[in-house]
Amino acid sequence: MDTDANASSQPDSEASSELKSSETQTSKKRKLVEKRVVAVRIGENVGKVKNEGLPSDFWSWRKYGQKPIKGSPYPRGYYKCSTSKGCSAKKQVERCRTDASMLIVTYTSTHNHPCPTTTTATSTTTNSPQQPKESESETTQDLSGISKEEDQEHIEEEQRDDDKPRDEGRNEEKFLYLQSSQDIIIEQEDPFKLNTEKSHERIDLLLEEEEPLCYAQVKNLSASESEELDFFDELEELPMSSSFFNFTRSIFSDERIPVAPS
DNA sequence: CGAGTTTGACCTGCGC
DNA sequence: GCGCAGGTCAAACTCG
Repeated sequence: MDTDANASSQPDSEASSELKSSETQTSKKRKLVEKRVVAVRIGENVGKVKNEGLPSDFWSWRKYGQKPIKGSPYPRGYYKCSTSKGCSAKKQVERCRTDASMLIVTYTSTHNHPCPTTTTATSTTTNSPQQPKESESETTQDLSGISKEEDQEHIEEEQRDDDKPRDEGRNEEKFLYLQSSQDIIIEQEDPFKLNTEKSHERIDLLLEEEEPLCYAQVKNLSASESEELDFFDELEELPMSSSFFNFTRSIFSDERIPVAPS
């Protein structure tokens, strides 16, 4: 419709209200947008239980676009927070080009409203009523109810367990969290790397490569084609785990995204 | 009927 | 200045 009015003025009208202070100075929205990159390892189960995996989060995300990304076989999905009208929180979800089992989620802006189910989420982190079942029960218990530090420990466990054949373990999502600014710089206050040198090293790799390498890739490239395809198919559905959202919730609720340095 | 997803088009930023 | 790629919008469509 208002082709002349849409993209030119709309896109950042909301976000700019948040970032106006910094954006006003340069108007280079693309570069100044504060971002947090999160690499999420999704278990194959997640792909199958996409319906269970996604939704039950603290925020409602509405997909508003999808674009194929140059150099990546996987498209990138664009999501806005639909929990609140004026919420400018956005995220971009794409598959790791080198490992289909990894999701690269980039968060931009912050939620300008309290978590819709904060009380529920907080009090039911180990027993989320919205979390339907099965794999959730495990992931939720493992990750939702624990702190980020514990998440990190969890990651380590995953890595150690990697040596072992693990059937049930595959139900669990694996995470690599990256906090970054527009230049994708890990903040030193990043709690994860405090406890996890392994993750830290990998994160460093991610940053150095600029392309989020995958955890699995680092240790062993072993994603099967069929699996990738399957995941890719599911990607459209955005397989998000409750635990993952728990993580994001903690970020946005507790740490919130700092304003981009001018 | 409402909320969410899909998809094509448009706009902006950035590199050459 | 031009072209490319990324990011966003909005209408149409689908599903619950």
